[in-house]
Amino acid sequence: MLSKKTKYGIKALTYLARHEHRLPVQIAIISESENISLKFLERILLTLRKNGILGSKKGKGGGYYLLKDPNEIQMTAVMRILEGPISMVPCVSLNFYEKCADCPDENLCAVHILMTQLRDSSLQIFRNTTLADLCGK
Amino acid sequence: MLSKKTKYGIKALTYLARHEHRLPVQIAIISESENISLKFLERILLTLRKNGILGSKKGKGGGYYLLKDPNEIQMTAVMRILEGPISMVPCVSLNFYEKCADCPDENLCAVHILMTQLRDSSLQIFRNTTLADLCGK
DNA sequence: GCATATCCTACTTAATTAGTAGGGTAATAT
DNA sequence: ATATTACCCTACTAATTAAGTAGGATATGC
Repeated sequence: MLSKKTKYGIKALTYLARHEHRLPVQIAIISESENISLKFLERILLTLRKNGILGSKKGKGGGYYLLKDPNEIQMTAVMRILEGPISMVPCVSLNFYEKCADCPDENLCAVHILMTQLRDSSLQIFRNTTLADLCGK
Repeated sequence: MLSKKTKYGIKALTYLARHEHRLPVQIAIISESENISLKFLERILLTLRKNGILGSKKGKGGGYYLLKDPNEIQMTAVMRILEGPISMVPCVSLNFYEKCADCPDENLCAVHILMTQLRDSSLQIFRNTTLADLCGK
């Protein structure tokens, strides 16, 4: 299952992408229009900022804004930040590889073979999809 | 993340597929060769039996065996039984569809669009992969 | 009728998810 | 300057799921 965190994060990002002016938007505005708990969204946007997707401005007239053009934001980045590794098992992860303790030979492991294929097809989807593709532009 | 339940289930199935004689194999045998907790495996094999993948025989000389040929067992079935729906959100599930309470229009929802693509590519992988493909035959 | 091996229910423990509470800090308008 | 705005940050909590355990019931074959 996709976590609410990721779901809300993607929704917030598309909200920002649809408002092309690029002026800071307050958390409260996004929270209301997308039906997301304010405090939870606060945390989500914070992690997106810490990972270079969003910028922020404090004080009156402040809020969050996209740092890059929507068509330059790949979903691979967003998914990795919010949901974690693309791979469903560590032994096929490109960025977070870890050997299975119980598995003597990866090349003969059915799970490894299947999950490698799945990772490849998922990666292709996430790489070829940008934020711009998701907000009907 | 893939649950251990699914991981162990797939490993057990490939174990059975590699022994083509089609005689019942005891849980304890599979448990030992694949490094899986006996009692946990017991439950996993039971659900696979209840869902028409495995057959079983009690008493001496008993155990579990495949009901179909490995090349007739699609991974879609195995994944749905052990891991649940292929889709990461209910609103794109073919078999377990559920509308999002917070989402006014699915066709405009970024999460819906992205997860539909992901579901399609995952389905293609799981449908085109059979147990036979995973045990090097 | 005894040994064997699956069947089944109920419980437990740990980790993760989805938040909430409550205040701190920086920027801005006036 | 100072009040206000709005992000920043830590810590806590409740609910759910995952991963297994315990212990016995039931069916089978010799």
